[in-house]
Amino acid sequence: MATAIVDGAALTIGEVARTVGLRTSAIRYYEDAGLLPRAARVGGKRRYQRDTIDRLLLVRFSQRLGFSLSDIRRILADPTGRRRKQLWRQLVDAKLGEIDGLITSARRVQRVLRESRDCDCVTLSSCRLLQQELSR
Amino acid sequence: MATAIVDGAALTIGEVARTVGLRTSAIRYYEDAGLLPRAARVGGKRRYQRDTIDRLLLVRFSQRLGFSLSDIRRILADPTGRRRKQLWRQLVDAKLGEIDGLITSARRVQRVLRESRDCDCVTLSSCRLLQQELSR
DNA sequence: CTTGCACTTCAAGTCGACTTGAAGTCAAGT
DNA sequence: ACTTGACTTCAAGTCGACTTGAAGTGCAAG
Repeated sequence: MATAIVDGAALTIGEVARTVGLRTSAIRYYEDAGLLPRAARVGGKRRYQRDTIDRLLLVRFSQRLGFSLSDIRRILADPTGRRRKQLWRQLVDAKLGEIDGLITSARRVQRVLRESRDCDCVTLSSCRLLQQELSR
Repeated sequence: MATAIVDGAALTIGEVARTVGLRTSAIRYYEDAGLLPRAARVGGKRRYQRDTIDRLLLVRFSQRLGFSLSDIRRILADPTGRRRKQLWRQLVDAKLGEIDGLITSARRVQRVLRESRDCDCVTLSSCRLLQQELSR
């Protein structure tokens, strides 16, 4: 039973999709995009092992952390745990800096929004707040 | 000199673009998108009054605050100061809530990133942090 | 008169992460 | 045999805010 070893308990794309909460189209897209290895086919249809589910969950996890699919591909592509971790730290550090910046500018925006909310200018373009803000 | 009254000190699209720091293509796009009224033409070429500069600066200001062009169009389209301010407050409040949410989730992401940075898992998919995070 | 630049219009391209549509195939159930 | 539903492929569409390209026009200086 060579096949039993190879495709034991193999899942269809629909089952995988339901399990991880993705559309089947997204999973096919990930295959095209190189985030998943080309799936084995049985009668032309994709069959997946359980580890694909982990991989997809890892993809979603990383996405939630703000990584692009191409970042994620780089991480997944790296075979060795050592270099992979190195790469991961590098990406994480960059992302942390990015988020710091995002939060900082979001807070600035909040301040301006709160002031502008109750600004008493007659027209927006004659607003002193606006004049002030625009000169930065 | 009837024209002197109408187009006194009128600016070309290039001058306006340099003044506000936009590409001419963006200004044409804004006209198409209804953010600017159709500009007067002299010999087929657009001519602008100074107030267009204010309007464009207002557009950029609002963009910096996170508003989409269609939000901005709504604000600019509203003729009366009263309703306009009402609309502005409404949009500002919505945006403030949005940003609150953004900052909150950004901070959550930061926490996870910091933990994951020094996570000692051998493979990412066997990471306890990941397992924990995925169950949410 | 010609060069050259800034301008014109309109259509199409860009980016990322998918989704949608059309046309066809596979396998299970009735 | 037929239907149903899940699957297949490939191309094209989506969103927002523009940019780019091609082909042509207006006008001032040399």
